[in-house]
Amino acid sequence: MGITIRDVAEESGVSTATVSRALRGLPNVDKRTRARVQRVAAELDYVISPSASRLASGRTGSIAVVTPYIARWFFSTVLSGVESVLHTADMDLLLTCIGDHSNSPQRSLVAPRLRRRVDGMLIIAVPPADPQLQDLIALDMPTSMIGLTTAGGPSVTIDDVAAARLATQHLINLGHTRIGTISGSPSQTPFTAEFDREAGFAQAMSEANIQVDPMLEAYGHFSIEGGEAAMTALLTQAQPPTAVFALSDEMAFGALRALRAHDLQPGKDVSVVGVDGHDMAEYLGLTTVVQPVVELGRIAAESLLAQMREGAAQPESTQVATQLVVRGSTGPVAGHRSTPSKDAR
Amino acid sequence: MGITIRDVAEESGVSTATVSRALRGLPNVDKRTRARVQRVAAELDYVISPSASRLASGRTGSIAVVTPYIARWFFSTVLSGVESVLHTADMDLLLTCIGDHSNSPQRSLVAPRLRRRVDGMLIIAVPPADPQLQDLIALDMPTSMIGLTTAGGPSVTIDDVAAARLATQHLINLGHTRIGTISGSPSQTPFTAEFDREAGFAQAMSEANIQVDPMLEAYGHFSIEGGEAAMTALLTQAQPPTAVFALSDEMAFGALRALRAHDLQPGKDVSVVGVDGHDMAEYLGLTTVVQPVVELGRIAAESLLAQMREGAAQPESTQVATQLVVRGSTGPVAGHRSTPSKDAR
DNA sequence: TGGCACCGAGGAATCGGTTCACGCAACGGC
DNA sequence: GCCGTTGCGTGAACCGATTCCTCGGTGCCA
Repeated sequence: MGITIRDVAEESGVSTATVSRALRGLPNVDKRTRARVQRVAAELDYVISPSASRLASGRTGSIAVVTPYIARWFFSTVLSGVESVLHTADMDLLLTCIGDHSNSPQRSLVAPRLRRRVDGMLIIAVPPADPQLQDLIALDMPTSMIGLTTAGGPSVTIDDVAAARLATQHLINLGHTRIGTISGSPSQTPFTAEFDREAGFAQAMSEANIQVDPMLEAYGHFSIEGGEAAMTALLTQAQPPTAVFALSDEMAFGALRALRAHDLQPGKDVSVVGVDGHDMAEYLGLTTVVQPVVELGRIAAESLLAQMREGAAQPESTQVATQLVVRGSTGPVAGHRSTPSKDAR
Repeated sequence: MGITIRDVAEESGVSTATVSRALRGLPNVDKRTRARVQRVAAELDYVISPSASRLASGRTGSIAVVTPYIARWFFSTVLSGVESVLHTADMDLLLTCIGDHSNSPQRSLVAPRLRRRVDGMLIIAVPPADPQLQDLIALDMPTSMIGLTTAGGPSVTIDDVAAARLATQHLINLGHTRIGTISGSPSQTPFTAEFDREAGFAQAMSEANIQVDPMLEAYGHFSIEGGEAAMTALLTQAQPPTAVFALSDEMAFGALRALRAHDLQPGKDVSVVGVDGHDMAEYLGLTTVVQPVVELGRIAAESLLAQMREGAAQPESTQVATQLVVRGSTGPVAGHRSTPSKDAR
């Protein structure tokens, strides 16, 4: 049924070795021979058998993308960047969701599934404490991580500390001093970003000599509903904050809704700033620190490919610049005259 | 370096043929032999070589998912449903974005890339007019489509006609008669859903003996911005509509923003209903016809697997039920007393 | 007791490329 | 005119499973 390399070889009067080289652009093939082989291959509508090629060469030509979520904004957006690079590089992209292995134990572990199956891995923001992460790293293959810093591979991230400082300083510049935070969760396995964003907030506050009030710390579990609940909790304090730094845009969305529910106006009564650059942030008028998410995926994919090409080239981690985008959700504290923004990269 | 089936065979004192059968659960292996082989394989940390297995068996154990977008809500949500099924079925999921082949011509066409590489295809809502779609179907392999009906394969969709009727009837039940629409685009390659939703709207209107006013038809290109522009256009009419049916939630979001910009209250001054059940619809209080998107992906994947198993089993198309979820964005027309909803499936 | 079906198992061909080692010719330099 | 390169190309040995065919042994039935 299928046309094989032998058919092409016969038809063009050369050996299969030559066909192989000719079709893959390897040297030691005469120009005319190559052209002839290519023509014959096209005529015969020949398509190489990946399985055979992989078996013989030992390379699979595919990359696994491992991610804890597929449908969430950050992850699917990274994925689209990754796909565009791998597609043009003619690499197969194997998508694997690491899922919540606790609530469906029959779901096979990902690490064994990947062995001998891919040439490299792209890992998207798996919590560093996830036990499966260690298994993946133990696979010891070219790897590049996105939004996750850990030993065991280079990573592409934003400078989360800087991003959080940027957001916090923006609030401080607007005159706010009672600044609340909505972070993930005190107990659950945190993302790397969570640590760093908290640290960045603390830094900015301490640089401005503002005492952090532990009462103004709430937890939103990185979801909209969580953010809403957290903001509600903050608003019912004896002395509510005049501004809130949400560690993610989604939690900030929830915060905005809580404000609306309390008949408070974002940017006027209470300021809210997020981090992420979520698609809907513009729509909702949320001030946020935008990270170039598609770019993150692109860069990580490129870096992985480079790593695989050059082999020994020691993988380097990259940090990508972020940008504060000011919208309506933040404004000067009551009775404050806004100073020219000193927000810097 | 790699442990092969031969090592396992030797170590357990049987032939490779038996190892192969034992490990794959095929019959004609003694219980004790099987157990021994399994133990040895585990001890040796043996992992089968997919390339070799594929070459020998002719099966690839992988499924391609072809989609025009990755990061958009509908597509990534379907994808997550697909992944969960394929993962548990131990199938590799090859993700391919069909992209906009017009603006990056060096991006290779997808159909040739898929030949001999996968056992089946899942196609997500590619516009039926896309030239690449024909090439894919011509591959003539087990296929299942989502949100797209066309000759060449079974599909899993919602009943878009019914969904649109549901939405429209809801508005009619609330007493609206000047009902506008925001649809995709008059010229661009439309999704199947677009046709059907327009048809459903027309049906519901004609059943209620309401004349459709062509002036109340606007185009939102299935984006938020487009929806906003479309609603703005509708509002500046001499006789603006009292209610609007947006063919997608994202366009409805835009419509809501346009209302806010005109100081009109959704559900009071103008009602807006969408179709999709987008994640953010609840957050924004949008009345919409919810389709079970994850389920769509799940069902299509299951159906594809069944199709591949049973071989000759003629593939059947499936339609999944939708549900009207009423929220704040719709309300009775001024001076109307709402009748008990007759909204049915 | 002979014949037959069936079970467990092995030998070996096969899948379709890749690549190593080597052959042959032409060519340039001394 | 000889030798070392360099460029093209071939033959054949892999890569690591799967699977068809074969075969001995056992249990069952006539």
